[in-house]
Amino acid sequence: MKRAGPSTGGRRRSYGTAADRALNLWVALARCASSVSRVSARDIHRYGLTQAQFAVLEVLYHKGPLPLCTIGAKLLVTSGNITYVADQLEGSGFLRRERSAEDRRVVLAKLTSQGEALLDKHFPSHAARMAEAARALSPREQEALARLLKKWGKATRKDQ
Amino acid sequence: MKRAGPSTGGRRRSYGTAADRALNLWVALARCASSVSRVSARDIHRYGLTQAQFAVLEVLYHKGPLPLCTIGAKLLVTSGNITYVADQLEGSGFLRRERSAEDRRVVLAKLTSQGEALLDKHFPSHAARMAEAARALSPREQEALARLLKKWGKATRKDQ
DNA sequence: AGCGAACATCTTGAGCTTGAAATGAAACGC
DNA sequence: GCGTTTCATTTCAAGCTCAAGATGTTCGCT
Repeated sequence: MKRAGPSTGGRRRSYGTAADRALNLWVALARCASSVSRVSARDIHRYGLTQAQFAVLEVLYHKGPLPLCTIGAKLLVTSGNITYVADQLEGSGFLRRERSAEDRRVVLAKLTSQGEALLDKHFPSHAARMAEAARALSPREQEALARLLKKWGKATRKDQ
Repeated sequence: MKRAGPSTGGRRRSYGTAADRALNLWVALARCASSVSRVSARDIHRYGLTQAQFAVLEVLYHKGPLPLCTIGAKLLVTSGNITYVADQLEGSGFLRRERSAEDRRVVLAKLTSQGEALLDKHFPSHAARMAEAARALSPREQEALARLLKKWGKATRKDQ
């Protein structure tokens, strides 16, 4: 780490101000997301879960039973991935599948009492950990940041 | 998709305003990063590269030859991953390794002329694609967003 | 009713990323 | 000088994610 010589000649290329601004923004987004993700993941690993597993449990904890495809849409992951994670969580006894009566294509995921207990126990401390990580920004800054992220994210999903 | 019943009873739990704000922010960050990453990845795949490969080439393209560990630090990925990606790029002839004379632990990665040509050809259009994706935000908003992301990212990396 | 399009889930195979341990090299302290 | 610590890279195994295709279900149209 920290081996970039001072005069190692980074050719500064420019692609127009709009492109340079966008590239700078994208790098900032990717690096920030990676860093915060690491904080989150480290915390979650202490509960014996992966980030993906925790994310699925968390959605069910706060929204109630949901079809697998809805979970996938919320988490922006593929159907195959949700199947994989749901298998794990079902195997661990935190979740159970239930085929929907109205639409038999659909499988609903429900937290078991064990899954609910797990989140009762660990979610508050996880929330506290994330709040601590966010303290680097003022409440005002956090709100501004969240607003811009949502705006960009939504637009990006819309036009493909 | 879009199967959440209207009264499926999402229990609204609160963990204090600071925690709720932080969780909301973290969800927005993760979703936005995922969406933008998808746009970037789709574009890069058309050049026959993965995002990780493109990221390594891009760093070398703009900064000149660098030790593998420096690349890893910039991209926030592990050393093993950089070795893996460098192997691929070396196999494809876009990059070559060169052991440093001053510090023989270090391996410098350099773009080959073929690698340089690849980026000469494709980087500008990739930059344009990312600029287009960023157009959902005004230049002022993009700058504000980048500033906040950098501030949060840096702080998050600092205190672990 | 019947057919084709769209959908939800699952399966499979391939690729990406990580963490931990191994190797070789430099730096530090005494 | 010599041993300890730190560092850069590599290797390896395990796990995560995706894309593409298969299966079973529903919807829309005629």
